[in-house]
Amino acid sequence: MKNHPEGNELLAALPQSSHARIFPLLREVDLPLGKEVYAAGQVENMVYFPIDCIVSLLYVMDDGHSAEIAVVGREGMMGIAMLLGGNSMPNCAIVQSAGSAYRLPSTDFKREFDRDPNVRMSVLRYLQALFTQMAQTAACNRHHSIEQQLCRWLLLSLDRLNGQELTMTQELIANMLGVRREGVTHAAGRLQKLGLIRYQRGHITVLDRAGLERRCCECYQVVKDEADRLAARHERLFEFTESADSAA
Amino acid sequence: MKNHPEGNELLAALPQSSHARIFPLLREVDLPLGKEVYAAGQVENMVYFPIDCIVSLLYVMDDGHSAEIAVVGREGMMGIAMLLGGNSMPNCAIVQSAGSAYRLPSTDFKREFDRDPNVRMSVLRYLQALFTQMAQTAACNRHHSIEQQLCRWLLLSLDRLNGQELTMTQELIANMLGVRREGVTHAAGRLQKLGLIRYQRGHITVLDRAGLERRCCECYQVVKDEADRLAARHERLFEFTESADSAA
DNA sequence: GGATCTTTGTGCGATACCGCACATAGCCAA
DNA sequence: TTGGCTATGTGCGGTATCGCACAAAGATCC
Repeated sequence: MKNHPEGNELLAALPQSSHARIFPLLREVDLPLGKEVYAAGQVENMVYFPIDCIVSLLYVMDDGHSAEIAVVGREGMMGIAMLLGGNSMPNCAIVQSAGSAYRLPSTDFKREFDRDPNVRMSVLRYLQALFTQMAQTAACNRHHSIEQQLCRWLLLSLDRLNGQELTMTQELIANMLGVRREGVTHAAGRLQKLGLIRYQRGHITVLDRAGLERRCCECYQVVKDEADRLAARHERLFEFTESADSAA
Repeated sequence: MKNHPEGNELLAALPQSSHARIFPLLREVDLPLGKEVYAAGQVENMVYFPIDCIVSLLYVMDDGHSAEIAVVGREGMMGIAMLLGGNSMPNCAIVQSAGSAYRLPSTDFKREFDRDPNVRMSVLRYLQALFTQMAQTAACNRHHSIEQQLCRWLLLSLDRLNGQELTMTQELIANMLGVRREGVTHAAGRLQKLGLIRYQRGHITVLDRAGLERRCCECYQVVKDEADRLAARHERLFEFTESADSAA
């Protein structure tokens, strides 16, 4: 059912009719590593649909400590708050793996979101997956070791990439997980000794994905299963509504 | 702008026209302390609008450890997942303070949600507040001491109640915060010594609210401010759309 | 090739929290 | 009153993580 095999999965899964109105408005932009797509509290006016980049939603506290709230890749979108009636983002969004994304003015997308039930259904379904991810992240933050969290994080990132390698310093990972850099060094060292990953100055290669999954906490599977479940249901639904687009 | 001074704020803030279709469907139910309104993973078919109870959304892990994801009171609703295209809740929901709630079949409310832009706007706005709360909870879990989290938790609960007293054992609070009961005992003892609260076998009386706020982390204010901001904007919007209800 | 910067590795004391065991105290019911 | 239950208080050793300081190893640039 993918109308657009390339590109963002959320957009690609839309039926033709919805597609036709939204696609002309899209512009492809490059998102370099480390770019702050949204700053916390700033008024923003664009929504983004990642194509091959990964972006982390990060909460930064007064004392400078941070915590990752969720990860967004080609399966989703950024700027949800603008659809929900805010005009600013509560968290900041940082590019974690460089790549490109479609973007369009949030008011344009909000209009389609309001008028087109198919667009709405897609976005709401993604919202549900996002909720699941956030809840799991919160619980994982609370209860699991740095090593387990690192495994989860690597796996979630890997799912959103094509290859087996990510470009990412331990310092950045530490920021995402909200732990010390040394803690990441330690955990990564152990995974490396076990032959699960190879780490070399900002480049991580996953050697044994199944091993990572075994060493990981349950959190990864929960998030992945929910995302898969919603995506599958998504495609099934559109098989029947393809011609029944009832946009105002 | 409150059409229903009593009851749930999310419903009360709806314009008359939306109200008229939804209110006849509501039934008031009692929610006793400790009741599990939703079980994780179960298929559910009701949504709830708390009137004077407080319900915690809780994530319980395989090993039995738990973490609170969010708190819902008369400002919001439960069962969001059913509007977002799931038919089950990913987390469980536990009544933390007994009281009553309106409820109606989720399919009925989903129908109104889909057809009535005013209902939709209200719910989405609440979703935004919920996102903020979840993000803050995740970060707070990661970085703040038990004592700070306890302060936050007490304040959030207090905001959703009328009096200054909550009925709640330390054991339950520990479950919500995802920490040991002894940790809560310790923190509560200190707050008591400082004269901020009084604790007596399952009854907490807040003696010095301002003191709690001072001792708390920033997390409380952030959540509260966002909720207030959205609520205020909410009421303003309906001043203009009261007569422009464009439900299909 | 050498200086410099960034990234990663390591060690050490401090601390917050955990897990457990057990003591105390308020509440209730026989 | 007595006994039993539940809720709270306390102590102790273990552990994960923190914060800091500094060393080592790649990378980069002149």
